[in-house]
Amino acid sequence: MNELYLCESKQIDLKSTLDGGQAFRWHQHGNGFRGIIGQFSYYIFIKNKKIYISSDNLSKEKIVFIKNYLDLQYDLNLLKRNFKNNLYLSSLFKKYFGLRILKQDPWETVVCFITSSVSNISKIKKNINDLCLNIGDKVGSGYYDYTFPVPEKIINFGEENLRKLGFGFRSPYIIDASKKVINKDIILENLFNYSYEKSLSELTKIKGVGRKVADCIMTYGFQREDVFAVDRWVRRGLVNNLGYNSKHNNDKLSIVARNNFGSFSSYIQQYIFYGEKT
DNA sequence: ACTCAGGGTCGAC
DNA sequence: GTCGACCCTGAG
Repeated sequence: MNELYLCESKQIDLKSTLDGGQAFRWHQHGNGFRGIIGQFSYYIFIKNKKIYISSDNLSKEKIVFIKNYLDLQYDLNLLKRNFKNNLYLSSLFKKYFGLRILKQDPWETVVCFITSSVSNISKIKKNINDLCLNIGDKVGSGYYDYTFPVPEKIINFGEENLRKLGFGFRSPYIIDASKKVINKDIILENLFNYSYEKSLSELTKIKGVGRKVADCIMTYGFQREDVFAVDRWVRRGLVNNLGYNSKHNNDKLSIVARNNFGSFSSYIQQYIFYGEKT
């Protein structure tokens, strides 16, 4: 177990980024967060206004990987400058500066955002962590140190057990997603090369995945920056603070906002979501 | 004990 | 496009 320097603390806000509703397996511990990425557990923390990471066998390659996962190369100041004339967005960027979009595992985001439907962050976290505790592989000494289960494990676990864990009506949807991935009805890796529209039509083949959930999967699992996921919170921000038409449904708002903000869409959506929810 | 709402989507009309 | 149903859980 060794620890290495990542960046200055002002470069990233750990709480809003790791525990603000885009990822569900980071847990506060002391001055930082513990969590699993892939097969390894990490502790990311602040000390003397610097961010460090500790893990087993930290190598240069792992540091490069983590910096990419945290999206540290993204230029938040450019984002801020681009919308300096928009009072609402400016206040969000100032207030929550350091919030970044994580580059998570595609499969994990599929399951997490199916689970997110009409739920809340604390319940999503409970569901997802219960799933990992039950059928993930133990990879560390910490309570939550389990991997995210592959589709085969979830199928084997079954719908009834998902219901017992509290996934409710989302249980058959998660089974359907697992089956479609195993059967190659949908090949997730291919989405990295698809257009937005093509990715959307692929993802919505999965039961329980509509435009909103698909948008979240594309944003957090496929690193797309030109996606504007609209939920009840983002809707409030768009309608109440940016003058969007309240008669539009969320799908329409998503399309309009995406056209307006282009490749800034995902980050703007993230700041609006966090600002409206907080 | 009871109501309400939380990062929606599905199927029927 | 609209509408009720779908599961569960914590808060008031």
